[in-house]
Amino acid sequence: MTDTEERVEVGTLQDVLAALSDPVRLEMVRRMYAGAGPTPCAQLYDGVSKSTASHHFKILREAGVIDRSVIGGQTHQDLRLDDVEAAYPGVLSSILAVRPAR
Amino acid sequence: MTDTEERVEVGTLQDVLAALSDPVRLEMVRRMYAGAGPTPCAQLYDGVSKSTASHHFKILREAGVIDRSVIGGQTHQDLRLDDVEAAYPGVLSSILAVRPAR
DNA sequence: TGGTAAGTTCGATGTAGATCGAACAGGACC
DNA sequence: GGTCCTGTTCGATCTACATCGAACTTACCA
Repeated sequence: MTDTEERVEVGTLQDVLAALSDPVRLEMVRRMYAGAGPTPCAQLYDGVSKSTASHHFKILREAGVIDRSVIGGQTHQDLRLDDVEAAYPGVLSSILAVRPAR
Repeated sequence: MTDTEERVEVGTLQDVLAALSDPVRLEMVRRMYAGAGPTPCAQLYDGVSKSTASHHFKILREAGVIDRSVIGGQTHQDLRLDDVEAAYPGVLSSILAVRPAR
C-alpha cells in the first residue's frame, strides 16, 4: 500500500542550492536517483547517526527536493526530480549528471 | 591594461554549490553575468559592508567561480562561466537561466 | 502481549561562517 | 608629498546548523 503525503511546493532556488550544498544530502539525493523509486531511509546514508539523517531528510523535504511515502509501514524517500526540473529546468539534472561513473 | 591573475582550477561541485547557496553571492554572480565582462566590485552588491563583500568574493574565487583582474588600477571581478561549464556542464548556466526577467 | 526495528523529535554541544568596524595597502590625482 | 578612493585583511561577535544520544512513536512479528 502506498500512502503519499501532501506535497509542498518546491522551495526557492536558494533553498534548493542550500539543500544540495551539504555533502551528506547530495549523496542522499544521488542514491535516490540511482535507486530510481522510493527508497528506504537507511539505504541513503552512512557515516552519520539516524537522527542526523532524519534532520537532513527534513531539510531536503522542506526544500521540495524529496518526498516521503509510507510503503507497507516503512518510510521511503522519493526524489522529486520532475517537480524540481519543472521549477528550475536543468539545475538538478545537470548536478546529477556530474560524476557519471563511480 | 588588463592584468589577469593566476587562475586556479574550478573547485569541487560541492564547493561550487556551497558558493552559490548564499543569497549575497548568487546575486553577485547574477550581476556579473548580466554585466558580461569584468565588473568593478562595488557594482556587484548592496546591503552588506565592503569587508563582507570582499569575504564573499574570496569564497567565490576559491570555488573557481570568479576571477580577479586589475584594469587601470581598479580591481574587477569576472565570472568564469566557461570554466565552470567545462567542469560541470549545465550547472551554472541553468542556475543563471532561472528568473529570466526582472 | 511483549519485543524488536525504523524514524522522528528533543535538548545539548561544537564549529563554521556571515557580519561588522577599524586598520592597512595600492593607485590615481592634485 | 598629501589625499581620496577602492579593495583586502584582521579580530571580534553572533547566529545557523551539523552532529550526537536519548526518549518517544508506530508498525511488524513472534
